Amino acid sequence: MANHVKLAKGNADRPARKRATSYDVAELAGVSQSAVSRVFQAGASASKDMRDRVLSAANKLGYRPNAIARGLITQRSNMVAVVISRQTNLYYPEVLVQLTQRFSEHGIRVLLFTLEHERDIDGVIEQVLQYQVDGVITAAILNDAQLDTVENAGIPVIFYNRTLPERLVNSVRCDQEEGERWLVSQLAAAGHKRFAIVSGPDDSSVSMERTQGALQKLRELSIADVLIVSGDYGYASGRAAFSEIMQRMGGVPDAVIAANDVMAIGCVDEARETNYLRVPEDVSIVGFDGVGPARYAAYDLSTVRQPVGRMSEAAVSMLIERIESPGLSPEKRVFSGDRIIGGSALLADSNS
Amino acid sequence: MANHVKLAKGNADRPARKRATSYDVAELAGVSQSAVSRVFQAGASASKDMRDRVLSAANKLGYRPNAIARGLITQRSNMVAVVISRQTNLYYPEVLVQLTQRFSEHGIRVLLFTLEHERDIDGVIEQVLQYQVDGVITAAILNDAQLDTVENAGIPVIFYNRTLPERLVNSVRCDQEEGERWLVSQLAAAGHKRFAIVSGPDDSSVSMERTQGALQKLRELSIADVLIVSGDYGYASGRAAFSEIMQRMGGVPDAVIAANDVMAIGCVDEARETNYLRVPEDVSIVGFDGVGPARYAAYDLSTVRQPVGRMSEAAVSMLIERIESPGLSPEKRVFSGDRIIGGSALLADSNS
DNA sequence: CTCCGGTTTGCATGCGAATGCAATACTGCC
DNA sequence: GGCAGTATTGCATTCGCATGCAAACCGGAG
Repeated sequence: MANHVKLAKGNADRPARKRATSYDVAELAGVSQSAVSRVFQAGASASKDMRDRVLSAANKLGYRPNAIARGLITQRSNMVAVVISRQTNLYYPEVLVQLTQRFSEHGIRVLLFTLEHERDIDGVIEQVLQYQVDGVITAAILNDAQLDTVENAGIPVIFYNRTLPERLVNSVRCDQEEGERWLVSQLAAAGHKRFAIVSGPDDSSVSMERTQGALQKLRELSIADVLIVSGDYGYASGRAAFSEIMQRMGGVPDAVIAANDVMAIGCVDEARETNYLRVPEDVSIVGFDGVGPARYAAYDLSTVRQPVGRMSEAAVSMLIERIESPGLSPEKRVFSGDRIIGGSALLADSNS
Repeated sequence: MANHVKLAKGNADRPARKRATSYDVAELAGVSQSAVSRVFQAGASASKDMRDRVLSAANKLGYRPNAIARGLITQRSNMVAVVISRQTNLYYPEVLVQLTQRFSEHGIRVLLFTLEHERDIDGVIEQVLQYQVDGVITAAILNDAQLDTVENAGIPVIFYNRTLPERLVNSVRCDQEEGERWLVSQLAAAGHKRFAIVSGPDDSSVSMERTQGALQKLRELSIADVLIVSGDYGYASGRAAFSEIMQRMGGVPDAVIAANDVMAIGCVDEARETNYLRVPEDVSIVGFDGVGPARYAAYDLSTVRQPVGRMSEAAVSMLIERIESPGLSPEKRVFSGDRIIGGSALLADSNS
């Protein structure tokens, strides 16, 4: 009871008590400010005696080094910016978690910037630069001018699942094209002839790569007549896309290649619920990503899974290397996706 | 071609060219440093002439105010910490996106901290304090000492979907209990008698509240004999849980109440695939959250959706208010979930 | 032409910590 | 005990920007 009253008062009239600084600690411990600073650094020289006195004083005052002030003098904020679109985080929440955790193991914090759409980057660049981050990981494309701006500020950039083919940049990505080519070849080898593709949003370079990869392989196999309808990566758009396919093809396609798993799931549902089709007997459907729901028994998608763990690890280590050695030459790392054979499509290897 | 060579050289031997400061701009523009500072502030006084000269000089040098230095002098970093567990982000990626976007509209950046498990908070608190954030939103529980530490530093804290009943804290949450009580009453009114509950991980307070809410209502309805099995919020654990229920009950339950949608989906799949049961004719299954997959046609869960949009908006505005008026008294905001009647369960209102 | 009120501008200082340099303390060795 | 050599410590300065204060400036009224 007494305790409760105390808390109430404490909260009400304690107006953000001033935080202790290294000078306060120095004074209480009877040493200089530099001494305090040294105690809170890794390889600094300090006698056992001083260390003890300083730490005890710091403890008494609740002192913590001010990372902002430290960043100002050392020219290292120990923060990196992660730029990600809402889309990307919705479909791969894992990416953000992994990046943050891995950076945190290296004493680096993540300043997060989310974009409603990938093209909303403009203002974000300014923000990123103002905050003096040590590096940037972006899952959104920058144009030449934007990239110049960041590079001129001496900040290393890693592109995540994006790349600028015309330019020397660092990037980590999953080989979308290779994955699609595999899916197509498997579908074709299983005897499918009439194909439809459900693409993603126009401003998604990932969707472009996937669609192009699939189309190209289809062309190589002399399957020219392919219907492409577009979606927005969402479930509803997958259902709408399948329905549009049925209508525009005037019948059931042999195989539908969706630009991501969620739309593939939408296609499966629309095929079954609205059109009373069996999957995969009447129509084969494949996706991309290997997200959680792709493995749900009701769908069991054939898909290609992005190796998110290895990709995020690569991105983090590449960025840290470049923060520590600014001169390092650019590198592009491309990971193959994991090929997943599920029950949503008849593939050549289905019985293997 | 020439362009390409230029870029290559530029990248290789330009070692993080020193960033322009307000002094550099001042010199080039022939004004004082304070003048530059004022031009880059909102309500500062500066003549049109000076403003033009400064901006043009700044532009020429690629100058941007250093947010770190600014934070040091103004005692406001314009950064807030968001602390979230991997679990939470996996199941509600939307939360993080919404928080970040809303803060960004107010000129506030998000410093992200992710926890592998909710209990890993300890070290994170230190980090948060070192970075001089202006406020904290946490989707992980703090104990008394940890909360004291943060509050003593004068940093306002908002709990997201967590709360400390014994203490005056700010919180925003969804009424888990109310939601569960509704689900239970609906299930009971539909005539279900044999209930099983699939709980979430032990360290999830949200799961606790949901389980307790359901149990309590069941008890009120004099349904005492309820089997509780535990899961980890994941799909596989939902399947395992259903299988365990079948075994331990020695038959089919009338209704299964899962602590979240993903486990509910796991239960549905296990019921259908392994036990050849019909949902909802043979067994009713309900979840909680209202995540995307809950609406997939194959599942069509009856569930309670968290109003993430309103919750995150509330959290952001509460935090900003408290940053700007440190004395404000604590507030707890509780939102009711949206009741979703799907086809995964026979509910009293199913035909309404 | 002078004086007054208001606006612009510059000067000087401070935010909190890191660090080169010099001063001091300590160590082992002869 | 004295000395070279090393480990500690303090002093003073610096990072980049914001801001109180006073000086300079502007325009209009008298």
